[in-house]
Amino acid sequence: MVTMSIRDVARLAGVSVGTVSNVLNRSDRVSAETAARVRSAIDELGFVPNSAARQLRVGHSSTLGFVMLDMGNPFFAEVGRGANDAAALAGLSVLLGASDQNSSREGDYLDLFEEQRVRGVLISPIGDVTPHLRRIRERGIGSVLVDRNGTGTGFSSVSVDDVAGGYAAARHLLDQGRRRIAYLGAQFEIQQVTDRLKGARRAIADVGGATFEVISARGLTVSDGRDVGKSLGKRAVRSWPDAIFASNDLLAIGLVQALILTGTARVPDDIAIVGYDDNEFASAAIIPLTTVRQPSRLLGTTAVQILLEEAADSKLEPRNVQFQPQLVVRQTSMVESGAS
Amino acid sequence: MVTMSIRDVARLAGVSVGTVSNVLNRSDRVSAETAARVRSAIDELGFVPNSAARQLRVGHSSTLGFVMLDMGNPFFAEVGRGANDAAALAGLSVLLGASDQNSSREGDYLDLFEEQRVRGVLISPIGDVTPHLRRIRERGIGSVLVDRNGTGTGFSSVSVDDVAGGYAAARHLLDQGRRRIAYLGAQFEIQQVTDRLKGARRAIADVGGATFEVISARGLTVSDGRDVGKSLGKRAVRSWPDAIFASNDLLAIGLVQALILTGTARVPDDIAIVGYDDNEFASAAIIPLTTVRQPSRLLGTTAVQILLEEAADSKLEPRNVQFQPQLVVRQTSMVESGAS
DNA sequence: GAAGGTGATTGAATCGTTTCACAGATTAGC
DNA sequence: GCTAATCTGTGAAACGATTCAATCACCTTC
Repeated sequence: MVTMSIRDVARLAGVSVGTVSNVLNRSDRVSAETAARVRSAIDELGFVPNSAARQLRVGHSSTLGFVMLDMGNPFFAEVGRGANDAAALAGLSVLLGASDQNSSREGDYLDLFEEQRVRGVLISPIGDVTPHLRRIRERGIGSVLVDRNGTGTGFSSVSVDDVAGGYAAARHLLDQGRRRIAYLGAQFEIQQVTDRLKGARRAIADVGGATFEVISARGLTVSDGRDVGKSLGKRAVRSWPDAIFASNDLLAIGLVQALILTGTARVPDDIAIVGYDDNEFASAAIIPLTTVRQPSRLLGTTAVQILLEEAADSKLEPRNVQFQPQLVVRQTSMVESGAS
Repeated sequence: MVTMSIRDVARLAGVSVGTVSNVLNRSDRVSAETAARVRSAIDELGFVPNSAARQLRVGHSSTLGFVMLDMGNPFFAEVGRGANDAAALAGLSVLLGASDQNSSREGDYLDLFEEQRVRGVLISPIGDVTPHLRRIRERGIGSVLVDRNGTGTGFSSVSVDDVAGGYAAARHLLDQGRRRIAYLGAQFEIQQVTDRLKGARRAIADVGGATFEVISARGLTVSDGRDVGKSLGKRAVRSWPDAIFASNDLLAIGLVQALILTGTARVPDDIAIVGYDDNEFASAAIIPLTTVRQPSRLLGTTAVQILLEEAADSKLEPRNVQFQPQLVVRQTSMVESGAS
């Protein structure tokens, strides 16, 4: 590995290393002609600064870490994009890690980020705020919870009001006249999953006269939803729910697909379905999916902004920004009135 | 920022810094009792090694960089997962950057990775192998092209035979009796897009007697596909193709959706559709999508393996691994015989 | 009991930057 | 023409790990 150092540049340009460094970082303190000479030496040697050395000296890196729950989920991909954009604006880059809902991987990534002395970490935590996370914060590394309300935890957070989203989804089903509601979830240790459930329960209680059940899927993917759809077919028809609120779009899409393709039930006639996220595929599903939209990109940019503000002034109180989700009604929940 | 160094640990444990380092890295060279003492000091102080310092000393980091074309695309998400898995096995982590089909961002990430002295870079390049990439490689940083055949470029690569995939897709449409074939693509500077086109052209030539046209979309997303579907509705019906091969699933899904929902055309009766990728949503689309499946995860793991092998033995010839894609026939291309 | 061997530990040099106190040279002010 | 102020540029001291030759302590062996 051929490696040029600032020293080589200095020698070639006939200046001291300090000057080269100044050209790189505080170009106002150096005369125009020396700067030019140094720059041409840099080009000639193909010098690229070693960020490890800089980092060692200044004490922290110029990256942010983001531990995301699931990188295959378009919702998080979009959050990541937002974070990236905001970070780039501040000259930072984002180191991405996918915990894939596995808490030991979550911990591994936090360790990694800590070793790298990242400028701050964004995390969509799997469950509770772990001791791991607390330690990172005590160390002085700013952290913002993403897609998770951190009120009371002492952490700043950027989230969407999942209880309200769950309420809106269930309420909509009830308003459509459905009375045997089911909530389809998985991995109930994930806060969002239980918050949406909580909202749904609240709506049921408010309206009254409806039954409610919780169905567990194995995971939160399309294929898990498909499995649930298939197994539903094996239950006695009269025990079926007449509406299912799924904790994300992927599950809902899989569910709808299984119901339709196996001819188990008509959607929405027999069973109405509502998803959550409004990802790119919700509107393109077998039957366009009624769902709850979240401002995903905004979540990412806001999280980074908060992180940077806190890094600039460490005495700031934690902020918990909560966005409101928006119900998007499409065809999986609307029986067309007027049609036969 | 409270920062403990190896020095603090050494003092507390009553040993030298060298010994602490040995405990961390070559634990066989240190007696069991000292090791224990050192470890408890580490715990007590909450010491976490500074990877910048290590990196500076050893000369390279323990991360790989991956510049991916589009992180919202589930295909790449899956490739990334594979890469992550393989890297984790070797004790490395992956720094992800999304070029989002923007070549200046691609360059920025390469710069960043170079400054970070990553152990190697994976890249799904937008277009040609850029000078940028060549420079990185001259510097001795291994690089593997992902989802791009690098034969003749001097770079190792891991790809899927897109020409064969394009051929299979078009051939399938022809075998179904379609004779007015269209290829729907966008961003033709992307190699995959043109390779699939090339394969399709070849199939048309082989079979003969069919017309062929190329339709351009704005981009490669679901909504771009939707736009094409809408504008197709404005063309004279007799000028329509009777089959469209889209350069990825997202486009195909959007296209199908627009055709169906606006009632423009029946799929597959009027127009048959084939996509590419077989992503999680293809089988869950409005009408399950005929598509070409790629071994995405395998692509990621193989790329990392090659990278590591090359890093271990720098005199290795570049290897260009090419996987074969697989046509997956679903309903967007099959008129059910026997039905009315 | 001297020589040699083995295993554990030490401490200084090193990696490539940034930073800062300082030195020369030039300009300005009076 | 002298002092002060302003610009440029210098060079050495960090930053926190790893590494390696050197040292030390303790056994064997003859």
